[in-house]
Amino acid sequence: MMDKEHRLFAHAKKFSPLTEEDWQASFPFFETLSFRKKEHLAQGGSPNHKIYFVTSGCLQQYFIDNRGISRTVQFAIEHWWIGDFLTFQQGQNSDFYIQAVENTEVCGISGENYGQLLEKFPVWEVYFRQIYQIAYGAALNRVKYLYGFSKEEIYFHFIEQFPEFAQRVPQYLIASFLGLTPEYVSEIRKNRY
Amino acid sequence: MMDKEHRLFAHAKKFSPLTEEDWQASFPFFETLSFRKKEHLAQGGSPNHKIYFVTSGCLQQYFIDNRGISRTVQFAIEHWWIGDFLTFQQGQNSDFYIQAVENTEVCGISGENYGQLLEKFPVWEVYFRQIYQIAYGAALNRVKYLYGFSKEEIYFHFIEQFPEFAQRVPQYLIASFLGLTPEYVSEIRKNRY
DNA sequence: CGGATCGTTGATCAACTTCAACGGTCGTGG
DNA sequence: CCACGACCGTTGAAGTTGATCAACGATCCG
Repeated sequence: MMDKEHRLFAHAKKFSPLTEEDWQASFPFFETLSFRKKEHLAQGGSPNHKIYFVTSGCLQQYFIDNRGISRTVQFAIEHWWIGDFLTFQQGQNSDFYIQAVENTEVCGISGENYGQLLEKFPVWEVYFRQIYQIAYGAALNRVKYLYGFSKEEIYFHFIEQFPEFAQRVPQYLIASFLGLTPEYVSEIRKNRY
Repeated sequence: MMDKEHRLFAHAKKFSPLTEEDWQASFPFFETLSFRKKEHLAQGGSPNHKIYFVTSGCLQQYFIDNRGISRTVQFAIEHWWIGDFLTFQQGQNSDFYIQAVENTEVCGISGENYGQLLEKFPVWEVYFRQIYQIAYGAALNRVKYLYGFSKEEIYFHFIEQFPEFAQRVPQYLIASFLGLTPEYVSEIRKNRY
């Protein structure tokens, strides 16, 4: 089915004792999807009943605030999961949009398949437990930076910690992710260099 | 061992098929601890090698920002887990302090015991996977409010969504959690009522 | 009673936003 | 291959939110 080992399989093996047979049997629960830059994987205001693992490319998750401004809450590049983890299984509406920042290939799974997969192959529980544990820990760390630093410090800290993003993601999206205006980013960059 | 069903057992049963026998065998991996108001469970700058489930009372997790101000990143009341989930298993240093807001009783587990517990009783994987999945989803939702709303809106939204906290937690800690100053909270409350 | 703790008030001030306009670049269609 | 327009970053002026600082009051608890 695959010449090269699938990226999700490689990732899952790093966190759990997933065997080749498990993987083969698990694979049909996922679907491979491709999106062109700017295309949407999910719309705010409707159920987002899938979560996605990025195999190549880059996605952003955003919402529209009460003044109509779009606000990025999360990026995902290779090996990252993205989605509305609170609602995708129950089918409630989600406020989040998911959009391709670059041409992107993902491995998606529906809430239903996700439930069945975990039931039939508990080894996936081990994997997802760790993914979420790390993601949650990282989210609290993010709050740490949001609160403890000035916007200027937040920006440069981000650029230094994730230089890769500065290359791949347009400046205005980074601004949106960090909660500042593109104009202000311009200004502090000018001061710095 | 217990007259009444343990709160952690009750909670775990809601999320996983944990049996009475599993629970009895799992119990020794945890330890029950009591803390008086203002007492610390963990110190920033050193390894926080435990995570805690609150059985009664209230805890806060905070760090000291680069100007010396303490910033609350998370509260935990009954049925909530708290800790530094990124580092507690590896024993790295953590920046976070954990302190009792009220007299509090917790069920703690060390990184080591946690690893063994999950290995011996995989049913706990199911439980923690869901706890973290929810916590991570909620963390992204929190970012949504931080970015999309003014500080005044953030404050009143929080008070309305968690009126219980407004009762139990002093105002300056809520301010710290929401990223605003106690003085500003005073001001917007004055305007409102 | 006395001190620590927490909330309040008002004046000043800085960080950051908003708005409007311009310029450069890239991709697409003619 | 050029030209046009969309898209993105930049600039600067004016405006606002919310922080800072210092002082005072109230309340709780030993």
